[in-house]
Amino acid sequence: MLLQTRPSDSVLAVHDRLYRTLRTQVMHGELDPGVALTLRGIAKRFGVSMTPVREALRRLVAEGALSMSASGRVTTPELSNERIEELAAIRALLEPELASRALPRAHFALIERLQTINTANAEAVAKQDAVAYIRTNLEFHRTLYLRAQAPAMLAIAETVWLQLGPTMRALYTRLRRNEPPPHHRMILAALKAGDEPGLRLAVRADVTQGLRHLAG
Amino acid sequence: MLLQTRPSDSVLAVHDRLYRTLRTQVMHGELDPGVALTLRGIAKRFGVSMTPVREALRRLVAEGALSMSASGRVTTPELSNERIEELAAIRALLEPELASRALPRAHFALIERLQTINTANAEAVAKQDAVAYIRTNLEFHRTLYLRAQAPAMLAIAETVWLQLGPTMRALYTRLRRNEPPPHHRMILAALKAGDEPGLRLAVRADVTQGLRHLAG
DNA sequence: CATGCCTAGGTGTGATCACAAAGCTGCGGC
DNA sequence: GCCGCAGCTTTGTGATCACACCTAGGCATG
Repeated sequence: MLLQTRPSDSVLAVHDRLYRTLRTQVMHGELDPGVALTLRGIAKRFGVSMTPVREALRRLVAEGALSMSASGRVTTPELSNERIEELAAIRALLEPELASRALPRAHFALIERLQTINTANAEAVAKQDAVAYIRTNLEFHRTLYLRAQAPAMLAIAETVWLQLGPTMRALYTRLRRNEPPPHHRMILAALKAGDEPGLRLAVRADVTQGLRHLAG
Repeated sequence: MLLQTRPSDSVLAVHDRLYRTLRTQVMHGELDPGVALTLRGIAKRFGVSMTPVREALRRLVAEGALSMSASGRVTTPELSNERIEELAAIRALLEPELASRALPRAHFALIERLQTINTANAEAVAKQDAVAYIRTNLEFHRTLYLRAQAPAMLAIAETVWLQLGPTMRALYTRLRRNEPPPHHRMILAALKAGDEPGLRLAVRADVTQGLRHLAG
């Protein structure tokens, strides 16, 4: 009825706002696997029409954040064990490379920020807050990888995180962790020492651990 | 006006048909870099309304096949040299792994099919047909990687091919090739010999070659 | 009591329209 | 001659609607 379209308005189009909101929810594990999302339901929830909702969902489906049945129903993905292991293998391939590329540019300020994030991560563990745990964990990795100056590679890694989002929630609430990820300290140590092979190993161990023994 | 929506109709919804058509065109290098695509233009070209076109384009943008300006204009991407090198590095990381996983399942029938594809590739070279060259080249790789039983990894590799599509066209028409890619024979030889390290090397060399010295 | 039909609600899809912003053309002023 | 601005055109965005399909649930029939 009234205004729409505001490319210069701060930054966001409606479909883009929806996309970012839903993407964050999926990646941080705020949604369980197998949850159905309907166009009209989301449209009503955000007070918009179906059109921008469709675009946001289509975009998320394209990235693998959501899955779509043959009839067009959109749900959060329920991954098979094979798929989870494959995604873990992709992380094990990409993320050591990203870390290695970030290493030469990892100065003290960065390591300090990583330690701060790691502290917040430990707090999330203490509070048994799965979503905060996943969020701070991913933030730790993204903050490091941003230094790699490899946007396409980072984007692919984030896509993988997206696909794992709902599963991570189910996983981390199942095997209630009582301690922060041990490999983060190894990563920090390797960064300080400038130890490239050690860094690759630590990152690989970190992203693999937890996803390896799932026994769905 | 009349019927729409046909989930059971053979297979395709309109937006899906558009998506596949455009995706193929981009991946095979049928479009030059920097070409603008308008919603109404494509809608008219395919005789449909803007709605399904928007979904198809949004999907392709999400996969990096097309890029979108701040104002929402959609064009084929013009990649910087840094971006091209990064994408080549991703290929060099992913594809040897895919080949390695395919190796144990690469029986004679597969190798024979690869040789057939390679012959078609050589014909494309002889005809100076850039699109056919790119198509058969990608088909060679995809046929091999399909045996890896790693759909997520293959999907990522295809996304990278997509992003390189328009650039590949510009590249291969520039440095007019007069012989088929030399490493394909090495890949076939390594497959026959069951030589895993040799296969990794050959694949890495194949995907890197050509993209390395671009000097845009 | 079981089984089949059939109606009603819900869902995705595609067309159409109103609107605002961006791009473009050409005219005028400096 | 060059710059700038006004107006028109083009373009993307979002809302709304009609329609086909799918799913349940109830009712009648065997």
